[in-house]
Amino acid sequence: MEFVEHRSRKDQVIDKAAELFRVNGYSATSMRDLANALGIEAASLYSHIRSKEEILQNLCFGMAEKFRSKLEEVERSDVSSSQKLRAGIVAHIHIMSDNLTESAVFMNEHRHLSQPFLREFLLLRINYINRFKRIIQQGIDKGEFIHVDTKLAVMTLFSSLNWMPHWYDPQGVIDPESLGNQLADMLIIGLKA
Amino acid sequence: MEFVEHRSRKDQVIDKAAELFRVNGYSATSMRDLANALGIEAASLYSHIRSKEEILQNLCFGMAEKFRSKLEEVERSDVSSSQKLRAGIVAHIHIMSDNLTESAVFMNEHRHLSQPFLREFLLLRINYINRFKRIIQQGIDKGEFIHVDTKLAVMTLFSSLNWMPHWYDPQGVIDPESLGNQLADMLIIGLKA
DNA sequence: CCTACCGATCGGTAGG
DNA sequence: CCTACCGATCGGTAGG
Repeated sequence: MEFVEHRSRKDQVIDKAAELFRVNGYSATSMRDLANALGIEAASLYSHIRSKEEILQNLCFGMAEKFRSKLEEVERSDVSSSQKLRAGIVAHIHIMSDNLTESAVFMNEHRHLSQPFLREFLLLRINYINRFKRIIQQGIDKGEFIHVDTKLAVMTLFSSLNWMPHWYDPQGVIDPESLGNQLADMLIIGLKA
Repeated sequence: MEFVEHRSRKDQVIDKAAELFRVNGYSATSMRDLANALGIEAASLYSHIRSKEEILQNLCFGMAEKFRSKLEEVERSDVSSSQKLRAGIVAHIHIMSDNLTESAVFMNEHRHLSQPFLREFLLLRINYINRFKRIIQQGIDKGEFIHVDTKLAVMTLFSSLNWMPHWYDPQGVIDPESLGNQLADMLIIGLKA
């Protein structure tokens, strides 16, 4: 929203923390590790953030909001269930590939949130999953999809999406759009010739 | 292999550690937490295990070996690619549901292994993934499967399998056999009516 | 399996 | 953003 790209020092701290959390995990990353990676003293971090966990909260809820708002857009579109499922998958992968490090933290480290943040986070996540589940259920009701177990279907989809930060290379040949479409194809039409 | 079910104290320590590692993560679980859960003093743990990491090594490599040996059996069978893929999936889910806690640790905590163990573990994992990849590739070569991206296909499968410890309830209505077959169906024939 | 203890490191604060 | 420092906790050892 600004003409000058201005990343606040707080954002820089959070970004660097995300990198370390991703590689070593939240608990195994110390504030001294983080300070060191930024070239400052550990105590200086606290002029930018209130606590170690505040960083994790920023990362987890920031990503949750990105995923949620995009999926809401998709839901509002008036298309077939296949198209809606496809659009939801593509949207998710787009956000993920734009924020690979944060996505990995979002997926793997949220359990280190304390209460009531953990509870809130899990509610957001179950809500997100249920939105996809509803899309699949609608497809079944309309006869567009076969009568699969929606829980298994949505968990298969969700785990595929969650695992992507582990192997997807945004510098590689395949763009988020194609990857999303290929995943959608595989889920919708299967492997069978 | 014994008539009397005899769980060594070491195994009890490892099992209890697996529970704590699963819930709180390896780094966030202290040896005092573990000792407390067993009703002994932290120092007493070291009569059974050499170090905290030795516990993790036992868990990770123990599970890796279970998965590997079962998949090798499946590979030796002379059946179609669909059937082989299906059998591999069912075998994986069987092992997982028999060792849910250990599977979760195997999946989420292996990164806390130090070198050279981490490297060795990752080699075992890539080998396991490649075995599934080969089954899919053979199916494509024989015209049994359509020409999908094998990397995407195998990653989708692998992430589904890995994520199961998060939601699969072995006390629930669906047994490992059925779950495996349903997942195989979904991947092979898709959702499309 | 215990008591007693080690040096290292943790997240964070006070005060500038 | 720094120096100086806090109490708590870490994985692990010595010696029984």
